This record gives sequence, structure tokens and C-alpha cells, in this order.
Amino acid sequence: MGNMPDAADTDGLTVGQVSKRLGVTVRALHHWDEVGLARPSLRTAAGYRLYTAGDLERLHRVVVYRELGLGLDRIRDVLEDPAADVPGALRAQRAQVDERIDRLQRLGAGLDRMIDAQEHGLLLTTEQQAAVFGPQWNPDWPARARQLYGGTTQWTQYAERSASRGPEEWRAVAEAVACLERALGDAMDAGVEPGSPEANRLVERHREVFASYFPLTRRMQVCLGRMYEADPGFAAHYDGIRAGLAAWFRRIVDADARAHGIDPDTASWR
Amino acid sequence: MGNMPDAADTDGLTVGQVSKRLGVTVRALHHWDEVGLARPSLRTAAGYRLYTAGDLERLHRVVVYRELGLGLDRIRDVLEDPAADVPGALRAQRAQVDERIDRLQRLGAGLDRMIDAQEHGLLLTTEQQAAVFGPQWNPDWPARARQLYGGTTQWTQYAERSASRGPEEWRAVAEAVACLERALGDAMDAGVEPGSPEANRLVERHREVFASYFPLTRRMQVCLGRMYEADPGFAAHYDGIRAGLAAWFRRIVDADARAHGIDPDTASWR
DNA sequence: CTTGACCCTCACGTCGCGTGAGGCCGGAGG
DNA sequence: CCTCCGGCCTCACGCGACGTGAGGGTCAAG
Repeated sequence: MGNMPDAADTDGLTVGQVSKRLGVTVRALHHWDEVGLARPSLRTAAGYRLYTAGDLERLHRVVVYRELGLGLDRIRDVLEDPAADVPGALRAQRAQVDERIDRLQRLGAGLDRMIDAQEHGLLLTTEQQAAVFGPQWNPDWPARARQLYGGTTQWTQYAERSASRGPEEWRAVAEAVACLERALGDAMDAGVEPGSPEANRLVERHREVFASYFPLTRRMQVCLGRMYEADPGFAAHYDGIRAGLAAWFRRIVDADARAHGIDPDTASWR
Repeated sequence: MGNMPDAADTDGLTVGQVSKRLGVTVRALHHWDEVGLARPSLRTAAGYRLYTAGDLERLHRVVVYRELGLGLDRIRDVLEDPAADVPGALRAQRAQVDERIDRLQRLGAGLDRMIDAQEHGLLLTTEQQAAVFGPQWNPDWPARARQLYGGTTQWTQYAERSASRGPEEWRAVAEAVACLERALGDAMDAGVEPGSPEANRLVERHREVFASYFPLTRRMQVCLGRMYEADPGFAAHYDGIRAGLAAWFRRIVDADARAHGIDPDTASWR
């Protein structure tokens, strides 16, 4: 029962004592003093702030309303304006809170979509995938693609696009791809020569269509052409359209690249 | 098919055109340029920013991630660091969003409590009220009090306190009030004179107990004393404790006020 | 040549403090 | 007496993502 460090019967508490009592920082008290929201009625000769019981009363009200998320200006109104519409201000604040919750929930839903896209590469159900991509589609492909390419910049960009695509959009992409592949097959059949304007137009068109997945530079396209030929799965796909299409495609891509000053034999993905 | 105002085939779009296409403000584009997040690759001779197709690509990605709530620094990482853990960043963001939703929901609950307190004055069910305040309690009183005093500073302060009180706390308040009233009755019976130290101590104690509702100045206490005597409801309550207690209470309050330099006949509530 | 729409670069304001920097005050110990 | 340490003071900048002018060039059309 010795003299307590912060006796309640003195006529004022210092900032540190108040800060402990109310659970706010000293800086906050300084700030509220600066802006005139809650000032101590006393100062010691040395300039120390001294908060009286009445000041504590007011500070406590400030803390209460701050915990409700009101801005300092609004709190000032509530504390000082006897005509302040406190219930109105509270309801307005409530409405704002609901709004912000809504926005955050939509934001969370968007994040979930994007995370899903990053993890699965495709946001369609197996049935939707079958309906959109046709019978030759293998639902394991996205997972396999992620295993191979997950973590690359291109996978990230692909996922960004996937997140904003529904069945409709995917159908349009699949249609464009199918249309291009038909055109490639027809051109090869028609004897279009690598390096010819027609071949180069097709190469250009391939880059544009492929941009549905991610932006493709000409160098990357060269690598892609070589992979289409070398990878058994891709080769089988293209040669299934026309025998030799994979090799022919590589040749028209290489020719187009050369025409743009790129050596296809040394071109790298990045 | 005339020349469009923002032809897509020119080699750059100005800030205004980009702003319309992407739905962001011109200032945001300036800002992203300033901080180096997304700069135009071209400028006209006059200094106009010109965004190329590639720039638009990058801008679009910025917009996407900004809509997911990522900070500009994090977006920069995602766009530029090929080793950036994009799914990780997204999940961290998701966790933050959930946290913020939680905080907002708690905040909303607090607001609801406070609004309720402002509107009803008491957050207890009718049964709880009966259990806490005893059989002579009338559940219409809070509503009536709000009709009379709603909108005053004191009602607001009373509501603030009510919002943070449960049945326990109300029981303590009711107990303190009952105890005080017993003491008042006993003192009157014992012939305590208005103006005596004992009477003044009781007046002081009344102010302290009453502070459970809202802070009471001595002037306000004087008005209260007069109302206790004049209002039939209050008078009946106090005279029900002891015949003449309302009038005696007014007299001890008046005397205490006079002893503190207040003229009870001209004292006003505010 | 003028007009009006568009563009530029500063540069301060927002909101509620956090975080030092530099220095004074006050009580305890040597 | 001096010193030390913890607490207090007053500046004053920083944060995050721009909003909002001020003051002044630029461009296409009438």
C-alpha cells in the first residue's frame, strides 16, 4: 500500500499512464491533442501533459468511437456538437462497413478464381471441358502442363487469362485454334512454300491465336515449332491433322523467323 | 469507316485513350509511370506518353492484379521477377482479405450494438430486465426515456455505456442504486439535516452512482432533484421508499449546491 | 486564328498515426 | 554533488495510391 506509481488521486495522469489505462499509444494521445480532438486540461511547469478525470472521460469516448471505425472528424462532431445525429452517423458508418465487406468478399472471390487458375490452369468442370474441347481432349493435360511449366512467367500469364474465361470464351479459343489448324493443313496440301508470304501470314496468325494463352515472341514461336516436332504428343496431334504437318510447321516458322533476322537454330525461349 | 479517333494501328495510344480502354484514371497511369511500374515505351516530340501494344499488355496485367487488391510493389514483383511466387502471394493476399473481413464484421457487430443501445437504451431482453431490476421495473421505461431525452448529449453518453454492459453489469448498477436509496431513506429517518456533512456525502455518492448512466454536474443534479420531486412518476418512486423522500432529497441537493456556490433556484441543466 | 479538348510537369492533400532525432525533466543511486 | 535511466517534450518526415488543382504547352477542327 505504498505510494502507487500512478496514483488516481493526483489531479492528472501523464501520457504514459493514460496510454496504459486506455490501451492506446502515446503518439495517438499526442495526435489527438495536436488536432484538438482531446486535449489535456493541464500541463506541468515542464510542459508534461496532465489528463484530468474529465479528460479521461472524453478520451474514453474517443476510444469507443474509434473502435467503431469512425473518423476523428466524425468523433469530434459526436463529442462536441449537441445537435449531432449520432444514430445517423452510426448507421451511415454501418452502411459503409457493409459496403466494404461486400467489396472485400468480391475481391476474395476474384482471388479464389485466380488461385484456382494458377493451380489447375482451367476453371471448367470435366464435363464442360469435354463439351468445349471435343472428344480428343484429355482432362489430364492442364495438370500435366502445370507440372511442366508451372512457375514460369508464361504459365502465370496463361492463368491470368484463364481466370477471366468461361466456357463461352474457351469455345471461341478452341474454335480459333481448330480453324487455324485446318488452314495449316490446307496450306501444306496446297504446296505452300516456307518463306512465302502465305506461309508467313499463317505463322503470324498462329502467333495471334496463340496469344489467347500468353504473348508469344517470334523466338518463342521457333522453340514451340521445334517442340511440336520433337514431342511425341504434339507431333502425333499435328501429324494426325495431316501427315508431316509438325515438320512443315517448324519449317514455315523457321523461315519466318529468318526473314526477321532471327537464327532459328540458336533462338532461345527467353 | 472513317479514321477512328483512337486508331489501333497507330504505334501508340495516349493516356486518355488508354484510360478509357482500361477503365483507370489518367492520374493512375501517370503514377504508375512515376514509380516505374508501367511506363510507356514511347513519347511524342511534345512529350506525350504513347503506350504500345506491349505496354497495354503490361498495363492490363497491372489492372488485373490491382483489382485483386495487391499493392504496387507486389505487382511489380509478379510482373518482373520470374522467380516470384505468384500463387503464394495470392494466397497471402487471400488470407489478409479474410482477416480484414473478420475485423469489419466485428466492427459491424459493435456498431449494431451501439445503434441498438441508441435506439432502445437497454440491450437486455424483457426477461433479463425483470431478472435484473426486480418486479417494480417497467419495461416501457427505456423507450419512454428515449422519447423524452433521445438526441441529448446525455442520452448519447448513456447509450455508449449501455452498449458495453451486459446483465452482470446492470445488476451491479441496480444494486448500487438500491443501496444508495436505502441509505437515503435511513438518513432521512435518522434526521440528517440538509447541509450537514453526512447529507453532503450522500449527495456526492448519488452523483457517483448516477455516473453509471452519464456524468452528472452539480447543476444537473439540482435539476434532477427538482424533477424527482415534481414528476409524479419519480416522486411516487422515492416517496414509496420513504414518505417525503423526494422533497428531502431535493433539499439536501440544493444545500450541497449552495455550499459550492451554486444558486439552486437558477441552476440550469447545461 | 481561335477554340476547346487533351496533354505535360510540379506539388500539396489525404488519414491516423509510426518512427526516429534531438533534447529536457525527474527520481534513484554513487 | 554528479550521473544515469526512463519518461516526456517538440519537430518533421513517411506511409499508399493516387485526387486535385495550378500553370502552361499541343493538336485538330472550324
